[in-house]
Formats: sequence, C-alpha cells, structure tokens
Amino acid sequence: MKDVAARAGVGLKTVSRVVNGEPGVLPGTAALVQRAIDELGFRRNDSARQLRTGRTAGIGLVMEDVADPFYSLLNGAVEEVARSHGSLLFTASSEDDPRRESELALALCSRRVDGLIMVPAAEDHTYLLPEIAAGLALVFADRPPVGLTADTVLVDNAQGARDGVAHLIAHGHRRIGYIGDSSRIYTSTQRLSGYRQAMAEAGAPIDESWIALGPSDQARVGDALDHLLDPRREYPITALFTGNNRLTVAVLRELAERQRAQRVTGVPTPGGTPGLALVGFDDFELADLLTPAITVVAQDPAGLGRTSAQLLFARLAGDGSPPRHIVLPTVLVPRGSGELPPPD
Amino acid sequence: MKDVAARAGVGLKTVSRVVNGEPGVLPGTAALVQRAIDELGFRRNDSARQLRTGRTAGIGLVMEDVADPFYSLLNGAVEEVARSHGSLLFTASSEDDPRRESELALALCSRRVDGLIMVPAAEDHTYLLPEIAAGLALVFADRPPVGLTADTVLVDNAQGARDGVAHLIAHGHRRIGYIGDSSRIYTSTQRLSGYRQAMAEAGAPIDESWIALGPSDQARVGDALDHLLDPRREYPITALFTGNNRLTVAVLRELAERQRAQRVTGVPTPGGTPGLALVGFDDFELADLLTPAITVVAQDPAGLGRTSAQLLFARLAGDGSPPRHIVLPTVLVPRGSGELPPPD
DNA sequence: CTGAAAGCGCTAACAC
DNA sequence: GTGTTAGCGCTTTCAG
Repeated sequence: MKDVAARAGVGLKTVSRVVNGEPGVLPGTAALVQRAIDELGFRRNDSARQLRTGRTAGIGLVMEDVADPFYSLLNGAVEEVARSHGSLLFTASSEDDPRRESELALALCSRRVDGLIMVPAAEDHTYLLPEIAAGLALVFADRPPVGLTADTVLVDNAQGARDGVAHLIAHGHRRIGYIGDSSRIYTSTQRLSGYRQAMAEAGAPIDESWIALGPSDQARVGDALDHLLDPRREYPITALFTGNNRLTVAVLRELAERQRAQRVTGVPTPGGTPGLALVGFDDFELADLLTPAITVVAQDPAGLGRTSAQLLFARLAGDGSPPRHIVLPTVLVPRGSGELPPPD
Repeated sequence: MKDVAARAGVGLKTVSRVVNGEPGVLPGTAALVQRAIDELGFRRNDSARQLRTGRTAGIGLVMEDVADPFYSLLNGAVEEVARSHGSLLFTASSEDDPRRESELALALCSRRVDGLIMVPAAEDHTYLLPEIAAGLALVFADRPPVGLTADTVLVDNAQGARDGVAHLIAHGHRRIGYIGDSSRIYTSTQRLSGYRQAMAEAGAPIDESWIALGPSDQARVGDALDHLLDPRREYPITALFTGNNRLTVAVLRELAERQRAQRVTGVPTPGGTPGLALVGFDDFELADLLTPAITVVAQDPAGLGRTSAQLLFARLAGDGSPPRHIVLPTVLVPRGSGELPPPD
C-alpha cells in the first residue's frame, strides 16, 4: 500500500480510501491510485486489516465430518448465509473426538473468527468460557452444550422418533427393534427416549434385547441385526427403527446381503426374507428409489445450518438478548418400508 | 501478551517464547508465565502473528458446491491433509459461477491463505497471475486452468467414459444415448469424447439426436429422456450413458416415475418398461442397493482431494519443480444395470 | 537465558 | 480532499 501511494504520488490514507471505497476522494485521484494498484498487482492484506479492526469477517464451523451428507448439507447452508453477510467460512471436522473438537475450536478462536457454530462432540464446553468472555459469538447446532448456556438450535429428536415408532405401531407392529448410536451422543439418547415413549403410549412392552446402541461399522450392524433377528427368539421383532442415516443404510445393506444369500443358496437366513418393516431417522438420497422405498423421519440439515448461522449473525449485529433455544420439527415421510404389515 | 508479561513480571519476548514452545526459557520462568496466561485467559492472536510471519497456516478450497456428495468427499480429504499439516481450511462454493469463483478466490488471496485448491468454473484464470507472482501456491483439481499453467490433478474422464460405453457395447448394445453436462464444463467435453471414441471403435454410428447436453434440473432431464425414448423413432436406443452423478440419479427418478405410471394406468409409456441398460459416470451411495443395481464408472473424489492437497503442501514445503499434471484413473463397477441385454 | 526496540500492513483519529 | 501520526499484537533482531 505504501508502494502504491508512492507510485501514485499520494498519501497512504488516500490509497486506503480508494481500496475500501470510502468517499471523499476526487475521481481523478482515485483513477490515479487505481492505476498504480493495477500496475503493481496490489491486493489489500486482510491480516493487517483484521489486526487493526478486530473483525475478521470469518466464522468457523466445527462438526463431525464434512463428508457426511447430513453435515455437508448443514455446511452448505451455513456457508450460504456467511457469504450473504460477506464472511468466509472455516470448516473443521472433529471426527466426534472431544479433544480434536477443542483443538479445532480453540485454533479458530486464535484466529479471532467473529463467531463459531459447533456441533459438539465433547461432554464439557467450559473450555470455551474464556473465549465467550473475550467476545466470541457461539451457536450450538444439533446438540446442546454442556457446562454453559448458549444459543442452541436443535431438532425435535424425541418427537421425531416417537412419530416414527408410532407409525409402525399404527401399522400393526408391537415388537419393534431399535438400532441407534452410542448413548454418549445427545441426539441418540433423545431418539431412544422417543422410541420408549411411543411404545409406552401404545402399551407395548419393550424387551431390552431389542435395543442395540453403538454399532458403528457395517460388521457391527450386521451382528446387531443377527442378534435382533435370531430365529430362536420366541417373539421375533416384526419391525425396526434405525436411529440415523448411516445406520439405516448399513441395515439395508445387511438385509440385501442376507436376501441375496438366501436367494442364491436357498438356505433360510435371518433377515433373508423381505418384509421387515423399517423406519429410519433422517432422510437420505435415493430412499425413494429403493424397493421398498424407505419411510423416514426427515430432519432438515440445511434448515439447521441456516437457522444457526442466522442466529450467529444476529448476535454479531449486536443482538444481546438472552440465549435462544430453537427446536426444529421433523417430518414423517411414508414411502413403503414403514407401512409393511407384520407377518400373519 | 503485554498484559501477560506485566503480570508475570517478565519481558514480552519471554511470553512469546513460552506461548510458542521455543527453547531457552527456564522451567521456573515458564511456569510463572503459564500461570499468568491461565489467569488472564490469554490466547495468542493469530492475526497479528500472520501479519508478522507472512504465513497463515490456512489454505482455501473453492469448488462448485460443498453440499454435493462428490465435493463433500473431496472437501473431507483436503481437510484431512490440511489438518495433518497444521493448517485450517476455508471452504467456498462458487455455484459454478465464474464471477463468484473469482470473488471467492481473490477474497482468499486477500486473507493471504498459504495456498489455494480450485475446482474451476471460470473460463479464464489469468486473474490469478498477480497472486501467483506474489507467491500464492495454487493447485487445480478435477478441471484444468485456462490461460495459465499450474499444478493440476484430473480424472481420466475420456478413458472412463470410453470404458463405460464399451461395456455397454460389449453387452450387445449399438444404439446408446448420452445425457451429459453442458459442454461448457471441461469434464463433460472429455466424457462425451470418450463416448464418441468407444462408439467409433465399435463401428457403431452415432445419431446426434441421441446426445443431450446440459439438462440440469429434474424436469429437463425428463424432457431429454422423452426425446431419447420417443416411441416414433425407427431405431430406438437400447442403452444410456449418463455423464455424472446428478444426472444418473435424475434419470433413475424419471424412469421410476414412468414405470410407476405405467403400472398404475396400464398405458404404455416411453421408459415405462424396465430394461433400459444404464451406465453412469461417477459412483453414488446406494447405487448397489437399487433394482437393478447401477453400473458406474467410479471416480475417487477423496483421492482427488488428497492428491491435490498433498501436491499443494509439497509446494508450500519448497518443492519448486515444474508444474505437475496428475491424472487419476477411473474404475468400472459392474452391478447389473450396465449388463442388461438389448431387447430381442 | 532474557529483554528492548523495530516494524509487519493496515486503519482511526486527527490535522491541514 | 488529502496527508500525517500512532498503534493493533505479534515476531525478529540484536544487545545484554
């Protein structure tokens, strides 16, 4: 900038004014400066600007995994809102590791991002208290913070799961299995409680062995399924509720595998016969094109991201009202798999 | 930091040394400083650090749309490599708009990101020349730059499409339709040329009306499909090659719709009868669970991201060799839809 | 081993 | 309208 000023034969501040489009520069002078800028290939150094103004025009998003469709939709919505406010977005994946979450969050704080949106993995967020005290705007999305109060945007997980399970019950099922995430995760606990509520409301007793929490990879899901569908059970389950996106797909893949095996070998296999009713929490692409199409309790990941980001920018614009807690509804999307009747 | 120094009763530089883990500080002094840091809730201001050192430990990624599965996988891989190098990642979606691309890229340059990975949308990248001259490390991914030479990581689109179409030909098809992206997009042109090559090699003449370029939304794809499957054609196509992920899914959805309609109404509809052979460029989740399962030419989006990022960090580490051009292979994944025989 | 001084590139606050 | 000065918070350099 100094160089530009020298080249244009004007003062430093005049260049600054031109670069920032501030008023009070004669068109002639501005043109002179602009030419010097072009000739020198000058570009304003935002690091310096940030240091001076204290604003970075950047926000951070910490979530589990950018590559997961749920988070990538959330990410896209946050980015869109950020862009409309002239901010750039840092994205960071915690891989659901509390340590990594705090490392990333604090790294973003060191950069002095204007605000942070977090889908937390940690079970204690007091490490952020000093940052909040120092002026960090913070919004929690999808899961609430622990150890502090802050703006939070959640999904009505319990109600959603309850709706999904009640839907199965309405279609004649009483023995319904549940495969969900580890109970470490907030949303998982909420969804499980929705399952229990729906069963209780219908007066349907729950056999605790119908509940499998925490199988993460394909193989574990297969094991859980084998256990749930064990043919030696006196009262086998007739329907299944899956607690998230990835689990639903894993279950579908396992069932398809068993069906293929049974078709090929002719040997009856648990899960080898189509007809198990299924409702999944969280929608996913192509759910409508499978056979049967998959009934889901749909969340709105983009809405979650958009709402969180809007809340964040409202704070950055000076909204000093008490922390807000927003809960977004879910929508049951019947497509076929959840309307299959129980056998006999 | 000044405050910390005052509180600890030491010099500024000593605090700096402690904060950065530099050697040459007595353990006792370090402990003193650390206590002052904790008490004050001090966190180093990276904006200032960046200004001084010239390094931001941040890179940028500009692509079409973070929410698209292809890009979110690429994004995830880039982020992982960045993290392993201690860098944070800015993600920005251009929505395939050249203006937006350059705005975002230049905004990232203003922040003095250490490097930039771009999936370009623009048709001229000379606007980046001053930035490169100023030291920006730049890698193009998936599509090459126009108007300058830089490190580039591409996929072998032509060979992939050729393989896919040859696969259909090997299964007895001669009249093969092609639905692809706008010819404005590099990858689209390459894939179309692969289609032409495969047809030429098989001595199969191409009717230009079999080729539909540019239908983007669901409705347009439906129109294109109606045109391709027009029952008044003397020689109807027996197979279809789709140029990307989104188009494949859109086609599947259209076909499913026609089949459903025909089942319900009993009125024969073009595309209403299953059996059209299909190979799609680009893999997608659940392709294996559809009926029939979808044969695809799979790319490796994560590999693309990883390779690009590794190349970028090699440059940042001082690799000054001439620009590299890496081409990643595709893999044909036969699953059923591409092995359907032509009728009669 | 520790500290004082200079300056990274910019903008805020004032002169002129 | 335009220029000058000071200083954002840090690291680099060099002296103790």
